[in-house]
Amino acid sequence: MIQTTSEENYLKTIFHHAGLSNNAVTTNDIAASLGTKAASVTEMLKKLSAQKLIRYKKYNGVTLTDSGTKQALLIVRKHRLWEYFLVEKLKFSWDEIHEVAEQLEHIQSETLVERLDTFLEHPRFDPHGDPIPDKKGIIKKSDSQKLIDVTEKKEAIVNLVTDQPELLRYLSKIGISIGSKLKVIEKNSFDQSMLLLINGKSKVHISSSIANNISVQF
Amino acid sequence: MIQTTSEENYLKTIFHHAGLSNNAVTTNDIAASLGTKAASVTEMLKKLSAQKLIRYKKYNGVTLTDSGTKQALLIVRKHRLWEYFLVEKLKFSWDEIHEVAEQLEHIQSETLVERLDTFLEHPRFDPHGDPIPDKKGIIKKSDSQKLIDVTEKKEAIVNLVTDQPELLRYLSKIGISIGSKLKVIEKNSFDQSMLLLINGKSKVHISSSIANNISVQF
DNA sequence: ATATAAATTTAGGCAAACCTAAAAATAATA
DNA sequence: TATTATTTTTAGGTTTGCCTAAATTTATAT
Repeated sequence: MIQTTSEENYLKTIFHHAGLSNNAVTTNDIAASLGTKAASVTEMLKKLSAQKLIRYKKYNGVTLTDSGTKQALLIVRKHRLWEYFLVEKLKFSWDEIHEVAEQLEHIQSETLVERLDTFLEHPRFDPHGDPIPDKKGIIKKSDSQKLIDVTEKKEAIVNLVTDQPELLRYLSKIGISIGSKLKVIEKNSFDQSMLLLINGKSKVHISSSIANNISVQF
Repeated sequence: MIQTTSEENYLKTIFHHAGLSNNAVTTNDIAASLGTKAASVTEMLKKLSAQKLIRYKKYNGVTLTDSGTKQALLIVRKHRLWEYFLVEKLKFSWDEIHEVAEQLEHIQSETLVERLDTFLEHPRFDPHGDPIPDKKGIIKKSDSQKLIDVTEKKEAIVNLVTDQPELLRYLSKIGISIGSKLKVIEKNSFDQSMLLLINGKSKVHISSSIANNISVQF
């Protein structure tokens, strides 16, 4: 079941809007994301529907079918593996990779993806911290990671904090608790300390020993 | 000066047919190589001509302009770098790489090519033994390589042999001399010994110490 | 509940890159 | 040099994916 680049982009966009709970996605949202017009979207939705990749009823938005979800996840897999490659091997910076990965994700070759995955030693998260689906399109349950291992720019939710009263007191003072949303703004490669944005509001600098005692999930 | 994938494929095909001496290439030859029809080729030739990538006069075949040649060489560069990557890093075999490299060569990103080149440590020859143009589109004069460094399946011409009478005697006995055409049939990764086809006729097995004392060019 | 606004779909077009069939130019041969 | 054969070009067509403008459906607000 081979798609054109355009079909793949539509599937991916629908997937990103629908989220894992596969909510219905509107024509306009898709058009806005892809920078196309609603009329073009309607046209493509008919094609995808004919291929049973989406469920489409006029004026009603779309949801992905199982088959469509799987296709989308495989594209996401490719995208994220290539991003990992670009950063880890080619030393691209975080903000240069998207455009290139957008192109690489459309290369058609199962063998290529699997060998790339092997070469990269089966990374589980891309450079943004997003999970990489496996070859069956399965995303491992977002189990937690230590904050210290979280990649720059990634948003995460505090999951668990090592039960040390002193630490807990300190964290609550700076506004971090279970459920707090953290965004890693900067990682200092010298001492592994981090600059965080907490709940989209306050910035805080924490040392590696603290980061090492906080677990987060995505 | 960005091309479509199709334009790039036409340029590359013209380049391959024209060779380094830039002979005129016919409409029919291009059509045959690309698996398209002559009428489609004519159409595309007009486009490329308008961009001054080729010199085109009706019924007269085409030649590449300097600008066209440079574009073509940059595509060839990308193709060969990716082939090298596929074989050396992803462990593709020699015969699986072409189709994938055909896709990868069209990824648009100068940065990507240059970082890939750096990552691969500036390889000078692709897995078929063909030279990789540099970022300016220049192919280094095909200077010689040690036979021992020649990649499997590649044909080469004997250039120079270390001046050791004993070696020379042995080589002449097995039919190798300056100007002999050698094809590397097999390289034994254990002891670096090689199985060679000499002048398209006889097969000979040589040890690494001998291969180390023979220079070849392509 | 009805009028207005917003979202979606339909209808008709355009450009790229392909096609077939016919016409024109060039090449080959009696 | 005619005449045939081959190559190349031109003149319409097709498909994909996009567009605008108009029509239709759904949502919102008085």
